[in-house]
Amino acid sequence: MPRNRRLRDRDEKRAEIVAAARQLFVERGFDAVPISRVATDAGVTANTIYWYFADKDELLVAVLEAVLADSLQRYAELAEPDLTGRVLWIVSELRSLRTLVDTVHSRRLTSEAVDNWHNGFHAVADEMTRASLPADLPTDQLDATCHIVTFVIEGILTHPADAATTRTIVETLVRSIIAGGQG
Amino acid sequence: MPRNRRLRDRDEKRAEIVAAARQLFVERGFDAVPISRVATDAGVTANTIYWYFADKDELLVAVLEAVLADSLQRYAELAEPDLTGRVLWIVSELRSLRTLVDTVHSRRLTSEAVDNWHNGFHAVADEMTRASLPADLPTDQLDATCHIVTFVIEGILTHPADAATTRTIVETLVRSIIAGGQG
DNA sequence: ACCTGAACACCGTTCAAGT
DNA sequence: ACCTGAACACCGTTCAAGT
Repeated sequence: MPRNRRLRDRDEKRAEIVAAARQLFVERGFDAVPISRVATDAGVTANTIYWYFADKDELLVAVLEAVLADSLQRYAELAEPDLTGRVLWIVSELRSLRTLVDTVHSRRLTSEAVDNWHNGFHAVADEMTRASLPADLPTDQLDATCHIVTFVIEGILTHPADAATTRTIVETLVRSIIAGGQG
Repeated sequence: MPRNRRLRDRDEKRAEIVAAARQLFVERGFDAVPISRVATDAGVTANTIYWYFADKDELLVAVLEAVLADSLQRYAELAEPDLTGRVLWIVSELRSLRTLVDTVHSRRLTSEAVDNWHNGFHAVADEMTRASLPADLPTDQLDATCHIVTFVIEGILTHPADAATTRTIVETLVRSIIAGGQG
């Protein structure tokens, strides 16, 4: 009982730190947010954060896990059979995470923790994409198409355009996939 | 004449700094290289670099310009009519610049100079891609296809895979574009 | 005009000391 | 176990002073 209490307290405190970091990282960008600012917003001292996280990158990973969990949940609740619609939904869902995407790609080069998260993320994303693609493709083409879909989504996120352009890109992508797959 | 001499000296010194920065940034990554290290390799003091560049990001832009100029020249000399071949050539040409690509996407969020270079780069890349695409597409689909090609190239660069996978991705992309364009 | 030594500001991280 | 105050190391940048 006291142990449970302790664990819960610890989890709550950790969650508060992650929540503060999440808002700040999304809004201002990872690099622009000192750990001292996260600490202030979470109501602790800067070094306290190092009791819960090994370094700033592990805090980033915790934020990414929280963000991804939320997005996956909303994606699971999505009633949208159309592939174009699904991709457009993902794009609008993740639009505000643009800086986070760039941060992951940048920090992954330095931090093993971020790199591991990134690899896991792409495994999940690939899985989801595969489930939405026509199943009659040969394996290597299916793999290739998954990658292409992922790359285009990432490209749209990190190189924002107006809604009409975005829609045309996604429509062209989906039409190409289907036409190409049947050729 | 003394003025010409001065200007040439200045350019040479500048070029030495850029050359040192280029090698270090490509090899170790922008974030991992202190400006003091660039200075050492270029044979000057750290603060001397600020006589030639406003800040570290402007030095990065100078490096990007040098790298791009070299790549454009080699691309111009490329005798390869096939679209798949051209894309694969670009991918192998830029493979070693992966960290630079991620750095640009990351710094662009903070530095206006990097953001400007990035915009200019995509304008050039779009132009080149357009010249390699079938000309019979409607304009907005042509734009969309250009973006897709760019996004896939960036994706391949920043998410390296083995040669066979890379080739299949590019082949699938090119086949999709052609099949989709004619559908 | 060009360059330097010395300093400033900021930040991630650590550590000895508290409860 | 959890948290803090104080300090360290590092780095981008500035500036007064030299030639």
